[in-house]
Parts: sequence; structure tokens; C-alpha cells
Amino acid sequence: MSTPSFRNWQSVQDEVLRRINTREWTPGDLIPTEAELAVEFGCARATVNRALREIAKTGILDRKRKAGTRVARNPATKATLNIPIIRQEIEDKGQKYNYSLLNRSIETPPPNITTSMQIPVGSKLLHLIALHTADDRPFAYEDRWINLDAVPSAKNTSFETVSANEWLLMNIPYTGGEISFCATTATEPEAIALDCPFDSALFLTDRLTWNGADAITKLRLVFAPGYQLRTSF
Amino acid sequence: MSTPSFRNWQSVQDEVLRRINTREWTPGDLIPTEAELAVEFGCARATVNRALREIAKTGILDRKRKAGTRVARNPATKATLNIPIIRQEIEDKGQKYNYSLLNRSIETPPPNITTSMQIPVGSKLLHLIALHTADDRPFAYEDRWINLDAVPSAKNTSFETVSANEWLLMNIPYTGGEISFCATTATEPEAIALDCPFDSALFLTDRLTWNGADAITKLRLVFAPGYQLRTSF
DNA sequence: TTGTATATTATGTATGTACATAATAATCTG
DNA sequence: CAGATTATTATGTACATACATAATATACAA
Repeated sequence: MSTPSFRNWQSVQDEVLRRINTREWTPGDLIPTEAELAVEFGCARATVNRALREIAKTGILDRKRKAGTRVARNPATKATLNIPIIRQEIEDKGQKYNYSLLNRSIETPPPNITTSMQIPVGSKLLHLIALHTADDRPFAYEDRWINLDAVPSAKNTSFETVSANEWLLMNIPYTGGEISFCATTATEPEAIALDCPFDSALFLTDRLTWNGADAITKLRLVFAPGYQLRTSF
Repeated sequence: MSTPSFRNWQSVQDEVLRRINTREWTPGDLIPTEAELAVEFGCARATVNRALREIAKTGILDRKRKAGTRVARNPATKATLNIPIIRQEIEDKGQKYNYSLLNRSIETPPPNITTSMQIPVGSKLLHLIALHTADDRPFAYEDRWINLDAVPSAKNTSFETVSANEWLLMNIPYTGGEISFCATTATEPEAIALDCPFDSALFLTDRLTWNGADAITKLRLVFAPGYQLRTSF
């Protein structure tokens, strides 16, 4: 078999993945060094490095200095989730988006909120409740707390026309956060707002956003029945 | 202010992120070219390139040849989901894992399965039903179809001691797949196996795995009440 | 004015060299 | 032989240079 040329990192990557996929290199195997592969593929070591580095980021390869590169034994499947703005999610499906604010108040939050946001007990937060609709049908019920110490300008924002989600994204930087998903039965206000039976099974996402050490906002989003979150890997 | 030195791509990345976060560069802004930043930071263009390339992959920067690099207007938040093997997920919590096969048969699947797996109507698949437990309490109910054309060796595997998930991962390569999450109410067999009320709200994941153009397996996993899927971004 | 060819430019990538770093292997020493 | 020291090695990164590529701007022609 004459060696085809692998002169760019994409084709090197493809070839390495092919060898893993065809079990030419099986899980646990130590694969040749970058230098060896560079010679075999007729390219620079940097090119091989780029290809292997990218594969390693997916978890398919494990790399260690001096120890070498080996095929991961049980690569935990990784999928990238896109967390879109609700308006975009709805408009992308060709539906009409609408947003309405149901409640806006400054309150002392329940303890589970103060705990997860790591905020002094007794401090007051902005509490928003809103409904997102798609083609005039309920889509998601939003229950949000905003840390006014971290986002003082929220105090002067009505959030009646622009959703907190969009306003925060446009105006407040963040450095990271946590998100969790689970199933829940509708509470009474949720069932009413989402126009569904009281004990419906609903998809729930819980989100906490940070800017450095400051909690920005904590959000509980309950979706109307039938909602699906999907991605590929 | 004397310019500190940014002589590695990580610190260049940090500095760029800092400027974005402090709104020195605001969403929509065109940032300086790689060459300009290289001069400013006192490093090679390749170093700046690496830093910006990595940031662009998170969606925070948009890059286009000739057009330049700009701060994304509404970076869709991206989170990386880890899809672990159930056994690992349970053992990582320090709980005892157990697996039991409830049913194993070769059947003609319902039309929704053939459609999503893109398999000729009427072909027979291996149908497995199993229960995963944590500390002897029901954890997840598994309903799986395996494409025997793509995985002929599954025909001779009992799946009584090793879960299909682990067996497939160890033995059958895959190139990708799709996964979706939603909330559902328990069906009767699910409620019985999971030992929960008939109309409980349950977290459901649906998974389809491909190897090239061949569907390997389709999986419906229903988790016991209280299950949470979490990640950070 | 409109459409087409050409120049320009910023990012994308490949390469050879050099050195840094982490992990292992080999060696020395008590 | 245990424990510390030193050498070795594979990956990780930085850099200068060169060229590729895509998108834009400009010039030109009909």
C-alpha cells in the first residue's frame, strides 16, 4: 500500500480516527510518537501535534508527557449543548415569540436561593416571574432571582418588554455558570400559566450564572409539556 | 501603565477575555488584527492566533478571513455534557451498582424505531429491557434496540451480566449520535420497575448511535424520580 | 450604472528550530 | 536495597517564515 499524503492536520486527524475506529489501534494502545507519525505521514511534528491535540480534547485520546499518547479505554461520550435564548429558539422554529412579565418585586429570597447564590442571608434580590409563548401558546415559565449587588442597574429596568435573559446577556458580562436538568410535576401557578394539567410531567432547567465570584442570577425554567432538548455527539 | 508580558497563548487568552469582560471590547466590536496584537503583546502572531482560535471555539469571538475578529453579539451559551456509563455514574457517587436484564428477544420493532434508525421495514432487531440499580434501589429503566446487521456479534451475547451500554462501548466503534432529553410520565412497566407512582414525572433520555451510516443502537433511558443532569459552562 | 477582473488583507495553516515541562527510567549513594 | 539524584524522552509551546484561502475593496470595462 503506497502511503497517501497527509499534509494537513485535518487529514492526519481523519486518518488517526480511522485507525482507532477500525481497531487498528485499540483502546488502551499506545500509539506511535508524534515524531514517528510525522515521518510516516510526511509532515511536520507540529501538524501531527495539532491533530492529536484536537482529538485528545474530545476524550478519545489520552496524552501524557513522556508517557506518550494512548487510545482512551472508555471515552466518556461528550456532547456540546447549545443553550439558546428562548426567543431565538422559538423564532428559529418559525414561530411567533411573545414575552410577558407576570411579577416583579424586590424580596428576601428563600434559603435555598441564598445558599446556592452564596449571598448573605437576609439580602434582597430582584424576583421576576415571566411567561414565554410561542405562537400565543405557553412555552416556558420563568422564575428568576437577580443579585442587585452584582447588577445594580437591574433596579431601574422594568423587564416588561425585554426579557431578563436578553437584557442580562446584552448588558452584564459573565464568566461561567452551572445548569441542571430534571423532570418535575407542575406547581399550581405553573400549571395555570402553562395551561396544562396540574400533575403534568414538565421539563425543568435550573441555571446559575456567575461573574467571577459574584452570582448574577438564578433561574428556574419550566417548559410546557412536550419540550425536548436535543443535541448530537 | 507598563505593558506586562504576554508570552504564552494562555495569558494572551486571559487578557483578551478580560478586555471582553470589562467591556473594553464590547459585543459587535472588531478587535485588532492578530499582527497588531502580536506587536502589542510582544509575542509571535502564531501565539495570538492560538489564543483567539480557542476563544472563537467557545463562541465568544467570531472570526472571518479578511473581515477580521469581532466580539460575538449574543454568544449562545455552550455547555459540554458528559454522558457517562451508568455504572460509573453510580459508583462515582460511592453507591453500589447493579444491573439486571428483564427481557431479551429478537423482534420486529415498531415503526418509529425503524424510521429513526433508518432500517428496512420488517427487519428484526435485538430488543433488550434492563434495570440499573444504585444501592439496590431502582435507578434507570433501559429499553434498547440493537441493529444486528451492524452488530452481528450481539446475537451471541447474553447481556445478563454486562450491560449493553458497556459491552457496546468496549466492542463496537461508533462515529457519532444524537441524544435528546425530555420529561415524561411513567408507563406501567416503568412505574413497576422503578417502584414509583404510575404518573410520576420522570427524566427521559433518548439516544441513537451511529457508526458511519449504520445505526448501531437506539436507547430509551427512563430515570427514577429525582434524577438530575448537571453541567457547568 | 452594472458587472467583471484584480489587488489587498486578515485569518488559516504548514514547517523547522528551539527550548520548556512532566513523567519515566537509569544511576548513584548511603 | 531503599531513597535520592540525574538522564532521557515525549509532549507542550514559542517563534519566524512562508504560503493558502476567503472575503472584501478597488479598478476597470461594457
